[in-house]
Amino acid sequence: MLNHAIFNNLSAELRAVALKHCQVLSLPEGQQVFGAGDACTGLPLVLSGVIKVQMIGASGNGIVLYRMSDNDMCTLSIGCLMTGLGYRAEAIVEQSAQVLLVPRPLFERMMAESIAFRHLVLAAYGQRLDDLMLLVEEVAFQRMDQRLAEWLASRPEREILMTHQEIATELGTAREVVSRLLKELERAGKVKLGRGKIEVLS
Amino acid sequence: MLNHAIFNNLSAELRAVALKHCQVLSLPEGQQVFGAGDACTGLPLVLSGVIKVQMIGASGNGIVLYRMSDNDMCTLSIGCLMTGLGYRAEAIVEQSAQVLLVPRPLFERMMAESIAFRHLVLAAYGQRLDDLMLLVEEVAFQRMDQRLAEWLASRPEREILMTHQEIATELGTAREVVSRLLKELERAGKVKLGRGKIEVLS
DNA sequence: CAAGCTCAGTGATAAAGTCACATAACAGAC
DNA sequence: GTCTGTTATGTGACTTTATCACTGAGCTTG
Repeated sequence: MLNHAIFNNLSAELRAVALKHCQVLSLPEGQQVFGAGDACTGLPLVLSGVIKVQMIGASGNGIVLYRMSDNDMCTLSIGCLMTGLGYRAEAIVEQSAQVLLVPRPLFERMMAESIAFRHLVLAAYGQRLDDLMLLVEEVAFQRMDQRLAEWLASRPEREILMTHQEIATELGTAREVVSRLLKELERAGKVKLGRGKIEVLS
Repeated sequence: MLNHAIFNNLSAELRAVALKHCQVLSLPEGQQVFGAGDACTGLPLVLSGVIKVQMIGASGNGIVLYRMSDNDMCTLSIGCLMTGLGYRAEAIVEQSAQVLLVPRPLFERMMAESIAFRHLVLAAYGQRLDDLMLLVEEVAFQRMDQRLAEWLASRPEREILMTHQEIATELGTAREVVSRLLKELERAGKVKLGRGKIEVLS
């Protein structure tokens, strides 16, 4: 159960307390972990799977902010936990995940007693800040055709099974823009398009 | 010297250590605190003044990410301090500032021994994450005319003494865009423009 | 196979970004 | 003062991106 990196470096006592007070959640793909405005019930540590965090704008368009996978933690929750305010974004399970929910008192205690835990928290925060700064730069200054090309190149699969709408949310743009850019790539012979799938050729 | 909120809640011992190991910097307006790629020498706690953090994109256009003022701290530095990597953004003094530079060993000790310090660090991180998420949403989904209008409205002064280029960096757009939008506002009778200044009428 | 749904394609138009260059306002030097 | 160099702003032309409105194509389910 406690197979998160953090528990390798925890005292036996803390580990025992954690076992007693933490709750393990098994979340199926597609499940919403939390939505915008929700209150926070504890700090989620991701044991396995992939969870994406995204915002939905007023226009209905959305953008993926970052992803969490094994040994990661949800820094967004720390803020909500400390301030009592609701989440500003929503989290969706992308690959079925196991999540350990650490209640606030235990979080405080682990922060006080474990240097490894403190380092993990700071590392997670630093990573998120970095992710978001990179994202701001991309959204503000990079061209869409290049961002799409880079996104396609970053995928390991040859056949990407996603709708244009999903890709648009990935990049924070409109579906039509993705459709048009993909069509151009198809005309240029770089991809082959099908309903709900993109075959990367080059 | 130690007139940062954090020192009100620190043990006498830690305070003494801080006095011994911290360095106070007096930074004049316009001074660069750190630039992109610079290494981090310690955690800056802002005692007074205002410091802005911004990124400059490849095209030369920039965007202001957030600001720090008294009792704030530079969370960006924590990441650099822990990983040893260089800064991704740059920081510029906007109003002459006093900054206390906490060396890494002391930072670690304060994190271990002071719950108040831990809370301050988490609060600062939470705030920054929030700032950046809001910024991503604005940049990705809001119209420029509205963002400019809101920015103008958020200013307390009637006479804003800034160039169009500076405002463009504030919003993460191009100078021409700001010039044109301001000209429209002038034609609509909302502002009066001069060289290096904008008089807000409505 | 027909109805209903989701997904993709596309024209028209508006907003924003880019490039190139013209003016305009100011700051010193003389 | 006037001349000159520098910085700031204005604007046309064009490209890219976003938005709106609608069409049609491909699944799926009765």
